[in-house]
Amino acid sequence: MSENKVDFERCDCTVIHEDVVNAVRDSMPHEESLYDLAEVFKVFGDTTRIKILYALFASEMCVCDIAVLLNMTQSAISHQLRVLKQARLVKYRKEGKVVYYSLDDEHIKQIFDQGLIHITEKK
Amino acid sequence: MSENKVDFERCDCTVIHEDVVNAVRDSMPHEESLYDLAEVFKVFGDTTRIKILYALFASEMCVCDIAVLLNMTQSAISHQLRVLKQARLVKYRKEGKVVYYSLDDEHIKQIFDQGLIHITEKK
DNA sequence: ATAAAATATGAGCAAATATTCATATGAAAT
DNA sequence: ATTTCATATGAATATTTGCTCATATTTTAT
Repeated sequence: MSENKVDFERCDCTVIHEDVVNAVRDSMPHEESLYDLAEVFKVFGDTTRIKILYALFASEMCVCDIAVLLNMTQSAISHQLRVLKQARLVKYRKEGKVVYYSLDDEHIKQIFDQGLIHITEKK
Repeated sequence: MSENKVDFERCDCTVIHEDVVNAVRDSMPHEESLYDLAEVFKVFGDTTRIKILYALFASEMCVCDIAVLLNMTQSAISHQLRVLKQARLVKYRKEGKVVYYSLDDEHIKQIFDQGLIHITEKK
């Protein structure tokens, strides 16, 4: 049960349903979890990164191959791979000069599938 | 099978594995689907919107209540609700002056759950 | 009719982000 | 050793985006 007083400092409207607000407040996950969740989806929220991940569903690929495939600069791809690496969505192995990237998460496909279901249903 | 010639115009590197590139190219979903998918995740990729959606998991709420709950401006919430509305993630009903928002997609929770699994596993 | 309240919306601003460009790094080949 | 090639990275730029502020809209109450 919440004993928090409702905070009026920033909000510019009067509370209409204080009971609802308090009940919902208690049901919410912690701030940190919600932030982390948004961060994950932010990584998915870019066409280039989505394309890279879909490519890696099919096969591990080196940076150059991905650049050619997506018709983009090697640099642009490298930058995005860094984002994906930091999010631990891809991993890599080096073979001489060439760096091969591949997926590092079995849930990506499931997340994407749910997203696609949403899209196709709302058409 | 793809008969496309690899495009060198924008990419600045030589193709290393043309066979892989062509095979992956054939396996990729259409440009439009990938774009739409990124758009959906872009909507999820913001803390405020994630919070709003989590709040609506618990209960339908009016704009003012959400603003109080999240300690944000009514205007800010209204703007974000518009984004969620356009993505068909929320719906609303009017009751006099008050507009009640609620979830408009049964998959949201599943998408979030997959995202949370990813987070908790990588800790 | 007028005022008040809940919500929506457009313009402006600040912060975040994706790409480009130039260059650095590291490994193989000569 | 030097050159070449694949990749990484920092700085700069352009675009996008979330919020604020002011104001419009809509509905209820007086």
